[in-house]
Amino acid sequence: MIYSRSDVHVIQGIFVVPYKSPDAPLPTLADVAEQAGVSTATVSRCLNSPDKVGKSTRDKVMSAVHELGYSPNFGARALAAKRTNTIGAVIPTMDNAIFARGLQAFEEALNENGLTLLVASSNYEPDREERQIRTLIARGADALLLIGYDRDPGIYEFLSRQGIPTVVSWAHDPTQPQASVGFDNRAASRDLAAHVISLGHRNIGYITANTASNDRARDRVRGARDAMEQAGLDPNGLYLAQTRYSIMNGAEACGALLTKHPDITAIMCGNDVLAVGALRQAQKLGLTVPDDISITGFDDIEISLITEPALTTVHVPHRKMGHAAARYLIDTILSDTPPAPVAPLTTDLCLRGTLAAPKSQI
Amino acid sequence: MIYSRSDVHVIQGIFVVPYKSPDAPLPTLADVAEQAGVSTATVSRCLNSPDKVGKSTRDKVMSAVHELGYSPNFGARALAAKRTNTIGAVIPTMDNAIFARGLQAFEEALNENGLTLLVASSNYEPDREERQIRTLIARGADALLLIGYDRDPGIYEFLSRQGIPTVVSWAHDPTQPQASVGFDNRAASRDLAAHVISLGHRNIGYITANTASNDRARDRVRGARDAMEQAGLDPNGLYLAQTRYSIMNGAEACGALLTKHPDITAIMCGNDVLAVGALRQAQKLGLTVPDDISITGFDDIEISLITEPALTTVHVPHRKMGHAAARYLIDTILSDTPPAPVAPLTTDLCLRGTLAAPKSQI
DNA sequence: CTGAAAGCGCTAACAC
DNA sequence: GTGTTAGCGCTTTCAG
Repeated sequence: MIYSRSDVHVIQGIFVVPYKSPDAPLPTLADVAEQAGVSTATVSRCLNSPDKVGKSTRDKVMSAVHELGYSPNFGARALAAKRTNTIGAVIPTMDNAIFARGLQAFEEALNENGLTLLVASSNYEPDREERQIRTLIARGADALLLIGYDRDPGIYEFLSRQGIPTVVSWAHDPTQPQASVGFDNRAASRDLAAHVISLGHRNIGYITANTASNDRARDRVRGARDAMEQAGLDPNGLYLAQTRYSIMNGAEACGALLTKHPDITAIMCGNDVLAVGALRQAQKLGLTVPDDISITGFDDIEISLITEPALTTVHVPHRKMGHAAARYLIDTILSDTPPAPVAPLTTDLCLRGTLAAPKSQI
Repeated sequence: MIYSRSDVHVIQGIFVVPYKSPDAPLPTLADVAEQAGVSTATVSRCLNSPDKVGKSTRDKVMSAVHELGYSPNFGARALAAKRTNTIGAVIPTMDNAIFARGLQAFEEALNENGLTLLVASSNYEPDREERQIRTLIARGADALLLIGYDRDPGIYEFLSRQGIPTVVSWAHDPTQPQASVGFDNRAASRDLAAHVISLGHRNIGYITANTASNDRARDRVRGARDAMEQAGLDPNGLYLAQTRYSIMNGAEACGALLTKHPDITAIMCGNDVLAVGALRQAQKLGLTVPDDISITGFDDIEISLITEPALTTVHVPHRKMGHAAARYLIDTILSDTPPAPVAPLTTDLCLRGTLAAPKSQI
């Protein structure tokens, strides 16, 4: 859409004043009330429960609202109503496709129900996460979405004392009291690892993000170890490399792993971003994937389909999860009885080109 | 509220209090004041301008704050102070690396200055963008970051009447009155296209996102046409395919373009996401890149380095831009004289493996 | 169905 | 330096 200069003067039949006057304060409820010739209480009712107001007064009020371009002041409303129709979410980082898709779905579901999403990021730092949680609460978030379980129990306590419904996502652990909408990272990782082992791999590397205060990363490593153990292998034989989340880090870790353990025939990665880096590095080192070395990821983000070969990974239903998490919080807010626990979402193995049986050793 | 031991679940040796009691209200300023034996005004001063308060009372107050775990109520503060220390941003989508990195930098810079970021997304829909802008203002955003210039002039008008400092980013056009921190999409695209043409390409395809209400996309197409014109070619000879932003869309558009115009030797893409899809599709069709066909992108997001061959693209200094945009808004808020306009940021051609001269026609 | 009035928690004059 | 106090704009009893 291109707007020409002449559009500026009249918009929808209303004259608009060009650039000026820093202080034409926003109209208030009282302004609307005066204009409509009713009390502020009536205007408030019109906006919040229109059915409790007579049709004729409602019409008067609504047209006053439009004429004045009134929009309720959020702070005042929050202060008086102790409710904000806002849901907060603290995610580790925005700069990662892992969270983007699920969060987008979460927001869409909230919007459909008249709720607004407030996002904050912790950069994977527990202290920062706690600050962000408190900030969101002070801002009046009616409920919270958090990623994973790992955090100071004092936070859960604080939240429960404030009566803030909270849901943990991207993870699911039935032994935890905290409500969650997620999936079993450990089991999913175990299944993938079991498949890798069944193909004949015995010397396996694992590239993981920092597992401190990150249950998802930890459970994925554990799952891989579980599979080794179940296959009668020594779970400590899993060669671990810990790094940060980025393609470059994955590449570096892959290089380090292969240098230190040249006998590795498969590298599993804690997520697809790391896996893409590892894949790239392996190919740079002149290895053929999957003939010389197999690579696996986790998450099934869009990038995993475009590598050559395509990445074997675990599909996580991110959008479904975001949607379900929103649904859960909405239900919690609307009814006073807490909704039934949500069953863990299922993940699927995506067997693609980067995984194959190891070349038989000479 | 005191919890008895039996209320508590033990998790990993740590006590956790279960969900309950919706009403243990947060401590207020008055509570802190009472606890510290001072007035609410003093507590307020301690928090907002500590230097205006005696050291001994300050200590008393601060320890009361900590004991009570006090955190100021955002709504009340906004209502009384008419300031929120919050900057709003409306971006087209969170689910796209193009905005993620710059926005992350924007947020970091804001945080360093005690400001909080409030993000909303428009899904590239003008109506939705307008609603989001109004919502952010009603929430008391002190300033706004918007992407690109294209929007109803009434919005700029509204913003200016409210005295809300606004900066446009991801684009720069000196002919527009609106302050911006960005780069010249058209010139950058022209430079890349000029290089493509100089290599000998004459039949060029261009995959773009929807150009309606998206000046960045439009300017990138224009830039390509500019280059053709300057090279003495017919600018309308640029084969255009318009689609949405995703890898898959890029792939489809590439397929369609090649089917319709088999003589194409180079496909330029409006961004790296589309380019990655196009590259993948070209390779799937059995073409060798860049020997059979060249592909270029725009943005230089992380993904562009990991394709094989690596993607030729335009590097956009996203982090620098996010940081500069934050700086601009901070300066605007702090001083009453508007800061000097920010010069457009420079972009760089990244010549990598997906671009080469066309095979000489037989 | 509608109005009057009492706050919600905080800041910012204005006194002292 | 510190206290008093009047709102900020809205919701919500409680009357009528």
